[in-house]
Amino acid sequence: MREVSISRIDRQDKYQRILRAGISVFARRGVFRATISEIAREAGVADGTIYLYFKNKDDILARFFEGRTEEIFARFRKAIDEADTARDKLFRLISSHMEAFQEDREMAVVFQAETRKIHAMACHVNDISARYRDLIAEIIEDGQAEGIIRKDLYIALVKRFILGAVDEVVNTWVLAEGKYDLVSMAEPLVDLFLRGIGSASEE
Amino acid sequence: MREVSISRIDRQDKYQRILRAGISVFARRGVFRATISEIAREAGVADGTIYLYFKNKDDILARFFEGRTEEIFARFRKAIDEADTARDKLFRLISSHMEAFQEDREMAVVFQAETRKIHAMACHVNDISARYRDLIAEIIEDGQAEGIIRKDLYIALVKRFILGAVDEVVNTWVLAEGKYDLVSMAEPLVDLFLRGIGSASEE
Amino acid sequence: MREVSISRIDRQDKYQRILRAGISVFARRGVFRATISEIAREAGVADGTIYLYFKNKDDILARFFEGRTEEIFARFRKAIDEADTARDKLFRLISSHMEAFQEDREMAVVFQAETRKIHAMACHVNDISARYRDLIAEIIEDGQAEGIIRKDLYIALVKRFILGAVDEVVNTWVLAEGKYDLVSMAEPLVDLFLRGIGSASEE
Amino acid sequence: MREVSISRIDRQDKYQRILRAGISVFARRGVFRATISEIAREAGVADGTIYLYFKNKDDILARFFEGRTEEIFARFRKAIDEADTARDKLFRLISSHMEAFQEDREMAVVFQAETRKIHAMACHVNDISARYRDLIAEIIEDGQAEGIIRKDLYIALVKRFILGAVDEVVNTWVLAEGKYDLVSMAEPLVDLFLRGIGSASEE
DNA sequence: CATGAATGAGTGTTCATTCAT
DNA sequence: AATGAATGAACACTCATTCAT
Repeated sequence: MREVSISRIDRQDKYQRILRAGISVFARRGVFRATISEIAREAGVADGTIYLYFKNKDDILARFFEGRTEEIFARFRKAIDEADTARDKLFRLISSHMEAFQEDREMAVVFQAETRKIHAMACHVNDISARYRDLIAEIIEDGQAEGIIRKDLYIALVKRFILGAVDEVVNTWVLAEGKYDLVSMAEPLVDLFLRGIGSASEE
Repeated sequence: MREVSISRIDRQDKYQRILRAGISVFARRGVFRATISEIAREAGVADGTIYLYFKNKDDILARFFEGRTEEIFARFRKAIDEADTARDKLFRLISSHMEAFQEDREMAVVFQAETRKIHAMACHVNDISARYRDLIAEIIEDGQAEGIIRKDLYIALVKRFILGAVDEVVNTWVLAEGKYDLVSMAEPLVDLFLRGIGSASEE
Repeated sequence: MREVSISRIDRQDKYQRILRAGISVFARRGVFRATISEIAREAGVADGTIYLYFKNKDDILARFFEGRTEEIFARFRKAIDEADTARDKLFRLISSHMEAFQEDREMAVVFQAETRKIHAMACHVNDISARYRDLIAEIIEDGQAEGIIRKDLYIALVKRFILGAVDEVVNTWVLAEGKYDLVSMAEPLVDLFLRGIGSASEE
Repeated sequence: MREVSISRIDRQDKYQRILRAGISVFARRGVFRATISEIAREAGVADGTIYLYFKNKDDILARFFEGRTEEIFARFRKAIDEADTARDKLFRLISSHMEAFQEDREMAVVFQAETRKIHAMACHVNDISARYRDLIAEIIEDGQAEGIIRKDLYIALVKRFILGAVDEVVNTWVLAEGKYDLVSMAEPLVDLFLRGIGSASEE
């Protein structure tokens, strides 16, 4: 019993170490330029050991996002459900997003950089974006029911509008090497989403 | 004299053919998976010839965007200058952007997909983004002077907000393999930028 | 005493299981492509366990044939000794041989076809053999027309009979490292093909 | 013209050198144990060069036999066509075969090795074969004592003659995946051994 | 200028073998 | 004795880059 437990912890530990080392190297070098040897070195295991835990190099990336996705979307869900108004929901979604990326900068770097390509990833990333857009759509609908969001919206476009803006703000933060507080961007961004940049008189 | 002239035309032609072939292959395979041989084949030149015109693989990409950047920003400039109001300037900037990408889908694919990583590219893309954001800032200022744009804006954020949204809409179009008209997204997007998604009553 | 006995049975059992699993995997994959892991899995033991019973992968093969050889040659001996005439002895030897191989097809596959597998070659070698047999068949027919070859022949068998004999003579020469003149074997071999080994009086 | 010619000769030369080096290394180490590096070294080219001429390692083998097969079968054809009687045809076919193999021993080694089992099993198979041949020899002697077997036999050859034929028949059965009864081949085979394929009148 | 054959460093992946438990 | 996780050497194959012609 004891041994099994230790063994499992060992396995888990090694799995996690490889995962972490992988993301770290991916962040530093890019997925393509990263080598198994470097990941192994950073994880403190032999090259071959990686293949006991992962199918191949891409699998490290895929599994990482697989794991994180659930965790992060659970946070998003919770954040949204704790809010009363659609405005607050939107704010909390975006805040959570920024928090999560700020907490794990290596993940953020890899996500922002690799997300638009990599065939192995493609499906996962698309899933992630799609799920994110679903949350936005849900909030929009709530807001429309509440009457705080316009009803004459092309939802498909609005989803991209919001996702794109948030994504770009995160990306800028990543490229700036995280030297300022990302989460503080959430509030002014939500304001822009709701009120736009036009002055009230504009109509 | 005559021969020099022809020779220059030849050079130019070969240079352009390699550039075009490069982007075509980059769009198809991704920058990393693209090989010099495939680009050479598609350009109708020998592998070694590429090194007479370009430093290396990444250089093809860099030079391509270097060239297109000037051309495209000239279009942007012209589009903006032809407009009277800030709103129209913004609309024309975004329309031109979408038109340019719609006209050259291969460029769009490469730009959207490869832009965020590639350390070699990074600087160029950053330049492009920075110049784009400068245009936005300029329009914002004009709009504020005109009184149609709010004065209580965090400009740095607004620039990302607009660039990010446009970029995401373009990206969606690229991933959808260009099956719909991208430019028609410009008008509703500008409306979102100016009025936001909030209902008038929200204040 | 009791435990030792059980332990011995256990050992024997495990040893046999590995042996059997080895041959099974060798038959399926070929000796080179077979992996220790697959043999271990099929034997229901751990990879490392195999090394408690065998020196290495090749040793499994060697020990298997070591064991079977004694057993099969005992059968051959018995078969021969039970026969009265040389003709019957020969018949019984060959019958026993065929029976033994027919009974244990995996062994037969490993023994006969081990290397025939190599994918690149497989088809070519088979083609070559087939073409060679065609030539033989053609000659047989000519000979039958000429009246110098018996008409009561099972041609498919005769083709193998001749090809096999020639092939074995060549093979022996190869293994002997070519230390004698191979071509001088042709004439006596043809004589054997035509007249057989039986004395004229035999009928 | 001159240059093209030289270039072609160069190409041909390098192709042939790699082919030859390949067969040489295959003969020495066996196809599986042969490495591209060793072949390249022996051919005096870089590893990568091999891939300019061949698809992969196996392709070297395949192309070699592709080339030789036509050449050798042309010889066979010629040998047969030059003969008047079926006996002579058979003799010349077999002689040509042996000549061809004797002329190119490396080819013979590779062909026999890939076709039969020289490498992995070598020593054991040799032992087994030797013991089998001993049994045959014993039977031959008995038969000679009985007077049913000719006394003018080159025993060493007869042993190969019988073993080879039986082996080939078994082998055919194995490759046919055992879909017919092997043992029923024993009787007609013994008949061939004793009487040969010649008609009685032939003497 | 142009070529394209040649190079060889570099990488992902496999697997026989070991050894701490 | 048995395990099976860990190891790391080995190898086929790719491809950017060079350079003799």
